[in-house]
Amino acid sequence: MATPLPRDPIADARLNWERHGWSDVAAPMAAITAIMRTQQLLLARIEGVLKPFGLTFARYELLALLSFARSGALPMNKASALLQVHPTSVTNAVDRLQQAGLVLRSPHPTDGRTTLIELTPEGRTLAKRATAALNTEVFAQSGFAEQDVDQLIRILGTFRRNAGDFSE
Amino acid sequence: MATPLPRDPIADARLNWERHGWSDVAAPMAAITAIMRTQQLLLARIEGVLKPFGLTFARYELLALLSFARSGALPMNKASALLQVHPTSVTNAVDRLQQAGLVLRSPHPTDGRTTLIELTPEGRTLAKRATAALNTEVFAQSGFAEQDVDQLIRILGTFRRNAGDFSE
DNA sequence: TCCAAACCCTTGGATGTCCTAGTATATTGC
DNA sequence: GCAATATACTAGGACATCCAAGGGTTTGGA
Repeated sequence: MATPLPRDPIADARLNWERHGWSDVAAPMAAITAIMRTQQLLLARIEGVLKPFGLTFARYELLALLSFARSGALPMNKASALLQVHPTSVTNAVDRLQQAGLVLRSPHPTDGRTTLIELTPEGRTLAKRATAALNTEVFAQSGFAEQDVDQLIRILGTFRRNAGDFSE
Repeated sequence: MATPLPRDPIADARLNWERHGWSDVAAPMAAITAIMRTQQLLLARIEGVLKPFGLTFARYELLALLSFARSGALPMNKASALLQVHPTSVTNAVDRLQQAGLVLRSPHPTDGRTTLIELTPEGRTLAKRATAALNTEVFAQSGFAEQDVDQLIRILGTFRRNAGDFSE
């Protein structure tokens, strides 16, 4: 990790916004910028934990999703929708996971267009171990106070619903 | 934008965590996953606004940073530190901005190792216009309630300080 | 029935991020 | 003063994400 800056660059950006007469949007700008930066920090932390398992976050997410599916298999388009990433990103992740022997592709029994992604025993085992590592090394030490976690879930949940992620 | 899912996939993930006996970390997991997804949504929105200007978010951030520097010039390492990205990312952004005639490289007057990035008049104009667009089309309609914006700034600010982003 | 439209996945290309090295310039220490 | 160490930038490679386009499969309306 680099040396901490003497001042918070996002707070400085907010001051710059206010100095330029954009006070009305300075706070949302700061909040959004903070989300971008926090995501970057969290992703780095997560990838650091996953690296020893030979996984990236994108691949882990797919593995974890499959491990929660009853049959251990999902159509690619379903995975794309649930992970909320572009179909090509799933193709990419499956390619690499398949090379590593963690998943395999199988044809859909009734729809010739669809490909099922299936967890191999190795994939299932690795998913378990990686999840345990993330739980103890990241989620259990998230750096957020308990009430703040609830606030985040509420605030971001509302945002995501309004953005069209889900209807419920 | 894709069709909304019938259910919140992050809430489902949280339920899965609880079902597997990881209730103690289910909430932080959900909060962190929500941050990742929110970042993705915000980035897409921002890039959509910047596209007509021929800018990406990474390039815009650099342009904006320079526009706030008194002289309109900064050493690359300074920009890297303030934007909190890897030096090679700055090199990449400067390459493209320079090709577009928005910035130029100039040697540091006293330190031969250092390269200064300087805003061209075109760059300064474009930064202004892009900022105006982001202000009205993204920040002014962030989708966050006013109190929630304050909460986010507080919660994420604490997190970033603890993560070593800044000391102050 | 049959062809157009919709859907599913993959390929190829553009971007951005990071890491590891390599080159050049400064600074430090003996 | 000179060698060793530190700092600044860039080149090349690995990954991930998106978009656009192409080929195969299904569905639905004329």
